[in-house]
Amino acid sequence: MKTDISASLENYLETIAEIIEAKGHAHTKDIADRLKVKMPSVTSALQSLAGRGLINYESHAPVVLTASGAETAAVIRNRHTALRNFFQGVLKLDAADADAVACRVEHLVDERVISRLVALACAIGEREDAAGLREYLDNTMPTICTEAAGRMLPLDELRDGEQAVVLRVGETLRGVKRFADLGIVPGALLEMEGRAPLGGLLRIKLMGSSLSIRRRDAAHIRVRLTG
Amino acid sequence: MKTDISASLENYLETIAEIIEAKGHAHTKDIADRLKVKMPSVTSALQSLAGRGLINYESHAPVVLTASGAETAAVIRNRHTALRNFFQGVLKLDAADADAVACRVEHLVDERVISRLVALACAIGEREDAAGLREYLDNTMPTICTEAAGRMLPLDELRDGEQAVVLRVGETLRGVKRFADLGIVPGALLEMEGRAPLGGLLRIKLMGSSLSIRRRDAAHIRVRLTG
DNA sequence: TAAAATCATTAGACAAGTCTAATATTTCTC
DNA sequence: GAGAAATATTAGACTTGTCTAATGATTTTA
Repeated sequence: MKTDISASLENYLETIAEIIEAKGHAHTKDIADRLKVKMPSVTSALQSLAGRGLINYESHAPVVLTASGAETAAVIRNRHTALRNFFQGVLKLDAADADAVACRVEHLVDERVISRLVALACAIGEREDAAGLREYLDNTMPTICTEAAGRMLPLDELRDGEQAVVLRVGETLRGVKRFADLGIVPGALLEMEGRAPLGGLLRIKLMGSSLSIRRRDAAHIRVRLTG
Repeated sequence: MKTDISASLENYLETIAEIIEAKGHAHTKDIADRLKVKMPSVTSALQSLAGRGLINYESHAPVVLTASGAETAAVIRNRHTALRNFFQGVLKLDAADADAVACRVEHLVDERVISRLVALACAIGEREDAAGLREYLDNTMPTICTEAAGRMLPLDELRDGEQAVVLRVGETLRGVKRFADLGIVPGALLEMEGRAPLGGLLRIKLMGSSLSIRRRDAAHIRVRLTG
């Protein structure tokens, strides 16, 4: 799974995922237009991605993402979104600029930086007083995603009784805030209490109290196992 | 002066400037060791930099930065420092990581983003209440370094009576805070009142009141002319 | 359904940036 | 100052990612 992939190929993969999502299928020309390159460049990128098992590709047939490709694309798009939200929501760049900068930077920063930027955006949006914000940054940032850290997984995959630290929450500033209202912010410690038999709701313990959360929402919360 | 330079060459130039500053002269081997590349790579980079007029280079002689090269290096190092401070001071990465991330990102972000990150770091460090911080971000960020903007220049080059917006302040969080105590933060409007004949002090007007500042310090404050 | 238009791929050139191996230069040491 | 060691450069290969020009495939249209 150590798909070590260049910035350029990351960009192709991300674009392909976006086009497929928008139109159902990605053609060479669409990709070329979107990335402002010529078609032969796309063809050779596709061959390269296929060689790495990230897409299924046959001549003249539409591109399909493999499972691994879809996963990689999701990670990249998550980084992109988090960065764009930061540049737009916090640094107040306009949408186009924020997107452009995110697109350049997304291939060079790791999950740790992303988590912390999200945490920062969230904290700035939520904190009552700036002294508290500073203290929050001092205390929380160092605990988010330390070193190699345990594997990251979505909250809904946590098993009963397991404890975890919240790493990343949602994909939009709006989503982040919604979760923050429940106390689910990057850095928070929580424990899975159990799940309803028919799958709709999860019950988690957070700072002493219990709360329920929809499984579908929980899938957007990334946590790391502790202890 | 449109020295359009690749990320790789920017890195070489930056490293050369650092080595010269630290040891007085930069040898091929020092550069190679620092950048973890082999010596022939350095040689060809040097030839390339020389071709662009950024360094003076003759075989087997120590590298010397040209005026234009020194200026470019200073810009890059300023970006690097600002980013490192942000990653370390705000996101609380450890020093080595902050430096590494800064080194990757510094070639991809423009002055606007840098200004805003500095402004953010400064604001987080100084604001009394978080509501005020949000308001500050809303009001200030959009005014910093809009679009192509006028030329940026150091505060000490402002002529009497000229007005300007502060873009970037100092190079360290410490420096930023010192200036912030005087009200000199990115986004602030100021006017040059005059300078002492023998050069030591500058007098500037800021938010109604006057204050004096050492010319040497003023050189570390970047402003953009308004109106 | 045949010609035209569009789309896609192959072939081959080119630039940037790295490397290894070989050669040249400078510096150190006795 | 001559040989050894360290440093620097050249030559040439290789990779990645782009391009143009030419060819092949598919779709549209008359």
